[in-house]
Amino acid sequence: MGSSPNNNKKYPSLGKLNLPEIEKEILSFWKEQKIFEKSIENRQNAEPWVFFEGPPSANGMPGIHHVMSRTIKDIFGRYMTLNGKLVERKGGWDTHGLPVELQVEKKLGITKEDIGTKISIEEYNNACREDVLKYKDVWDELTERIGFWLDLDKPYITYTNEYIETIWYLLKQLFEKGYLYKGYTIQPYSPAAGTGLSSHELNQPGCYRDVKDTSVIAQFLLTENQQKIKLFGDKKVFALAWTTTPWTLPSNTALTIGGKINYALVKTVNPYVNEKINVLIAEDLLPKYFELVDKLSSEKTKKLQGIVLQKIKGIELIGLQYQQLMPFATPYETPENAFQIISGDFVTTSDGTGIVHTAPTFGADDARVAKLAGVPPMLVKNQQDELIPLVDKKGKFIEGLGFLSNKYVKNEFYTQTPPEKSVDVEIAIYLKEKGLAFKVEKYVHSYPHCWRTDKPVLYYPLESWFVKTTAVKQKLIANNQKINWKPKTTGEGRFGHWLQNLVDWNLSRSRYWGTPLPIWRTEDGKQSKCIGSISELSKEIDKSIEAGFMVKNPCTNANFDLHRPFIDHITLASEDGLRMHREPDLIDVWFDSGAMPYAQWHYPFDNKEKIQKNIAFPADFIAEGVDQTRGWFFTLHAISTLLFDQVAFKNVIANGLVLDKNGNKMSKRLGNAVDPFQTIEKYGADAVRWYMVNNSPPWDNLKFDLKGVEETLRKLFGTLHNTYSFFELYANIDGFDHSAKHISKKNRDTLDQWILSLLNTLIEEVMVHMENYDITNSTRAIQKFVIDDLSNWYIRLSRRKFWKGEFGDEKIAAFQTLHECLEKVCMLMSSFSPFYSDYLYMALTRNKNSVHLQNFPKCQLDIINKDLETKMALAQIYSSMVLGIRKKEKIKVRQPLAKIMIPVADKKTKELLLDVEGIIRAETNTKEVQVVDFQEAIFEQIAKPNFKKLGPKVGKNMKFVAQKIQEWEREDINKFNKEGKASVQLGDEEIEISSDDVEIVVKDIHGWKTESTGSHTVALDIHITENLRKEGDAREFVNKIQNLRKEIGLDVTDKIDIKFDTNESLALAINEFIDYISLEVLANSISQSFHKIESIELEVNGQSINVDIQKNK
RNA sequence: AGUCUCGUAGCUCAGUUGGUUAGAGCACUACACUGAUAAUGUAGGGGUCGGCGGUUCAAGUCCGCCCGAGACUACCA
Repeated sequence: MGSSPNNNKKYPSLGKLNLPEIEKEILSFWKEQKIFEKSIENRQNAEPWVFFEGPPSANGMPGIHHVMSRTIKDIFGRYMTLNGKLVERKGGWDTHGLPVELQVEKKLGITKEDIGTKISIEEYNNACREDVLKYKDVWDELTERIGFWLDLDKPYITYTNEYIETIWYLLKQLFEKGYLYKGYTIQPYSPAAGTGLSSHELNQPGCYRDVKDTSVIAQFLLTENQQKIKLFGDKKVFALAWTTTPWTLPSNTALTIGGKINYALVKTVNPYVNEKINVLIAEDLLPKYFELVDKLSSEKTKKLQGIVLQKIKGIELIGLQYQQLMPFATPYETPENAFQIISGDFVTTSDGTGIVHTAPTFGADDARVAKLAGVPPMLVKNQQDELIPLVDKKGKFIEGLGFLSNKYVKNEFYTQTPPEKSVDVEIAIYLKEKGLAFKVEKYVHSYPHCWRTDKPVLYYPLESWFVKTTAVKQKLIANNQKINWKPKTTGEGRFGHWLQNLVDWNLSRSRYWGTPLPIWRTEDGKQSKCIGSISELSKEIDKSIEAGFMVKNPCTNANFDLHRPFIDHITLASEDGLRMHREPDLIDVWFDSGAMPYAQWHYPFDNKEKIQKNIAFPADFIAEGVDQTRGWFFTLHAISTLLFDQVAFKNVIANGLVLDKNGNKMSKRLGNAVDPFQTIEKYGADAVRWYMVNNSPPWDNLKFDLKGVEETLRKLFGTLHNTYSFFELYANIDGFDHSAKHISKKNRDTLDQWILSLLNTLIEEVMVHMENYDITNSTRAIQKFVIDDLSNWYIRLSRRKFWKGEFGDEKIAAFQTLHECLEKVCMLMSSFSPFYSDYLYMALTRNKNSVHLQNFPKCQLDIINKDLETKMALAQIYSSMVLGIRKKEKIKVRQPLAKIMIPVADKKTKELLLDVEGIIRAETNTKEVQVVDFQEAIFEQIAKPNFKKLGPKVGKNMKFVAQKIQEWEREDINKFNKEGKASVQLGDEEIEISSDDVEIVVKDIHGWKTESTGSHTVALDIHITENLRKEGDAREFVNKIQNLRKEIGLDVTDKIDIKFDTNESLALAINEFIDYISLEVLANSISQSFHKIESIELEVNGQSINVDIQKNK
């Protein structure tokens, strides 16, 4: 063994485990040595592995759930770097959007209405800009503290001109491809406030309120045509449809039925005009309205009498036409397609009639199904030649609608005293008089109200800009197939279904703080221009100056800001010299985040090749919460598919929520939110990180329990720390140096070979899991190895090797083995718990070479020995059972026993067992292990049917056959063992049972103490002979002396002299085993003193002994 | 309301293409070990596998319905 230059160095003693302290030490080491930067520089020429950081919004404090997603992201960045990839990790901030606006309004004590009056848009936006990165420092601190390696120095920020410029470029691409259009959509709208409301605003508490409205079931008279006559002959038929908003009836253009719902034609009487009529209604709802009879009579009944004339399937009704109920206006577009029955998926039979009054101008579902069926909305031309609905933006009916003209649709909208009868009531009366109302009643239902004015919200068609995502629906679906979703079901289910039911992306937001829509239009709306860059804007402004619309070009000013209000001041000139104004909308903030792959690099103005040559796009991996499925995941996917027909990300983990330990959502209000800083300060980031990914698969919700973090700290990190301390203690005593020449693996003993085999199996396992983006099973495998295999078995059984005997090859091999295991465990763990693994790695290697700059360990297949792993498993099983017997018999392990007997069925197992026989003996303190053929007569055997094998063979008769096999007697089993087959009589049939179909198991051994688990059985000879007793005494004596040594503070290596005085029997035992004892307790001499000695009294197996120990100088 | 996830011991989680004694850790109790020692080992109790129904010789596992928790989307005549 050659001496090494390092061999006078020592492995550092790490003291008590204090993870948070260690982490701070490592953090400053990383910072000083620029380890993160180096880990990227090292891979400069390597293949890139692309990661996108989904930008958080820094206007709120980070929570513990952010630790979750950031841990997942960090794990893969580090792992891929170790595997030789170049992983750039650019941070980013999401800075626009409603939450920012709301927070600023709260802070300033203003509402949206005050913008432009009490506060200018400029001041408002400045306030937003200041507020949005309020907690950036806190976020950066958390990012750093949890060890999330992310480039925080050059993050992308969505409000910068550069970022916005890329968005404009992308929007222009969409515009030119014809994917950007202006259209109507039905949105919640508050006429009282004169503004559209977002779903977010509508979900404010208290917005949905129970109100009592006049509801009407109206009668729609079917038009006579071929289809109608075919179905119903020449009978006059009314379709019944219910509404709680009668004011929408003049705007009705269709009736919607459910294709799968069954309907009935009922003969009955209109209760208001007492006229016999035939009505159409869902079959399920008949009992709700009718007393079904055979013949109408004048007798009084609780409900209306009705005769079912015929039943019709919903699908047959589609296409039927009807006469307009309130013919006050005609739809401008394709009026010939109006007033027909169409089908819709939303129709139910839980209320109403199963036929839904459909007014596409005032209902989102209505608009959707009408559009699908080609039915026009009720829009008419006004004097300005614009198409408008029958109700204006103040919530008032337009002119020319008879008695309805200029009346508010809801009485709440009147600023002065409202009329006695609301429009709804007036309409009900009108219909009653005409014999077109089947039922009118007050109805209580929940209806949304504006959170600012407290007045009802209308669903109203508003103009918006849309991205025509439906045009590429098939591509979106096809590209989604290429994405590896974790979990798979999120991709197929939630995301897949979402794509199947895709609607166009509503891009418009009527707000102030966000990316302005770069579209300028002439006043007549006939010409529009989409601007795709600042330079293009500047050129257009120059043209505008020429045309005399503008005086100065603000783009030349270095501080020019692309936000409102400045952008609104720009007027452009059309080709034929008309003024063009910017469309006042901002775009959906989700477009900001979906554009980050390009905008973070200011593509295509800079870094063109990063995108075009697929260097930084698409992402190999992203991870966010599952709540982003229809948010960021979708917008990334949509933009990349629309513009590049590519996926934006190849692999994605959609992680679940972090709940409190009781499974409730964390919230500041409830006070159950866990503070990430405090938690990390107490337990350490490594423990939190490990706990989070180890506890449950990331896509399940995590019930975050500090007890679990504590357990991780104690069990995993504590064990690892102890294992190292053990290594360090003895390695330093012997002057071991890991850099010295390695002893060939083949020349190491069984235990060493075994743990190395497991180590390499573990490496392989972790790699497979990680390739599969499965972090949970990776950590579980590592944890099992560290705790069960390395610490509980390898160290425990090898302990003696480390502190007994010479510093010879066997010992060196053991040190090398343990060192290698620890070193590679550090590498395996480093992605998950980057701090402690680095700390330990540097201690093990005795220098300052970070584990994060290493390569991931390779699995050495030739070291893996499955037979060895199997036999050690056998040793563990049998040892455990023997210890179980000792326990029951109350024989302590220190008392040697004579013999273990193990019955075995096959040769292979027998061979394997013989190889580990020594380990079993040592572990159980027995003199002999006898592995014997299980057919020996002393074994009592039973036959166990193998259901899996027998199942397909005997099928239905399984129960019977299994019963028969279990009833086999000794001779049946012997015969079966000999012949390898048997048969069972089943009626006339004889069923052949082969050796695979039955397992013969030893159940008991006569005259021995036995124990069995599964198919393993072991017997123990518990007879203690005189010799065994003596040896037991000797070992007990050693134990007592060792305790004494420790008690009196002797060093592990101190030599001693012993004098003792005791009874004859124990003295005999000690003298007989004097060599063994001397060796164990490092005694130079052990002598019996027949004179009373000054000593300590000990007790050995119930016998008193006086002992005097002197340290040998 | 729809879509998705989850429901197994007091707690946190495993449980292979369905195969007959449903596992592990924590906690609890008892014991053992005592040169890894503020560590460790062994044993024990603890389960109508959310409920009901179905398919099957056989269901924790497959199917249907329901209940509970959560998320997202939508908001209805």
